[in-house]
Amino acid sequence: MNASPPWDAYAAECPTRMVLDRIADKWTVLVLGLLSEHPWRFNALLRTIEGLSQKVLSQTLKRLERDGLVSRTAFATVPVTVEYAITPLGATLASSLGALIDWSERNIESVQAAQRAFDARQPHPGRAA
Amino acid sequence: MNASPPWDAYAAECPTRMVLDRIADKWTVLVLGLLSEHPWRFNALLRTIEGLSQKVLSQTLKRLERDGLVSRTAFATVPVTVEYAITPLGATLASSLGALIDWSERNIESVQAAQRAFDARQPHPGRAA
DNA sequence: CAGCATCCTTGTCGATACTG
DNA sequence: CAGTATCGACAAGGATGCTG
Repeated sequence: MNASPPWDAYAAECPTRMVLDRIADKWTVLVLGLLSEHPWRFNALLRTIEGLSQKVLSQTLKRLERDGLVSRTAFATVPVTVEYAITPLGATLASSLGALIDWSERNIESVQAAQRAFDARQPHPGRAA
Repeated sequence: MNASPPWDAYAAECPTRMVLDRIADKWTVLVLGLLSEHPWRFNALLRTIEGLSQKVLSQTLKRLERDGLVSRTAFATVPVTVEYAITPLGATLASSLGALIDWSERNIESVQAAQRAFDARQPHPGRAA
């Protein structure tokens, strides 16, 4: 409807901040990265995203569902089966988040090299005598 | 050098995680969003990114500098002038991060609508009697 | 101007145990 | 299987005061 929305992520009170805070999150990026491929079950996500605790996955999924980025479908099997899938809205974000994963994997070595160079220049106190 | 690197952000011990954790950060996104336009001074960043404290800005910039995404240049004026600029490496990331800001500003209304719908379905205890 | 050092509050997260 | 509830450890973050 409007070409340039009144929203400004640099304004403190802007609700955009809340959204940015949620999507610019490590776990969100990884979860949506998987869900953009196909629907996943809760425990499958938990096993695939190493280091992610079940509590945090639960919170993350609930927030993503509330924000309309992910849908949750429960099947009345025994035991119950729950499937998480990305929504159309979430799909519009997935490629941008996927770019972050790609960038990390492709540039990790450059970053590590920069860190070594920086640490060599700036030996911080507490390390080495 | 290698088309498909061995790095996997879904592995717990992968250093990619560290990088992802840093770039998937609200403040990093906002800071790099500004620096991608032109170099900025410390206090200018502080004033422009509302709600960002000086301590956190300082930490964020230092990490970005260490990771090779941002350069810091001090001019021996009185008082001292410091300029932060994006590096070539950082520039390769800036567009992806900028996409997150754009997405937030363009889809905030959809997200808010989803939240209202969700909250109407799932009235959580503690609110309303 | 461009920070650093400190205190202290708050939220986040992992571990554990239990439920439908 | 798919979670919820609770506890405790920890770290991020705000506020304040000081320095080159």
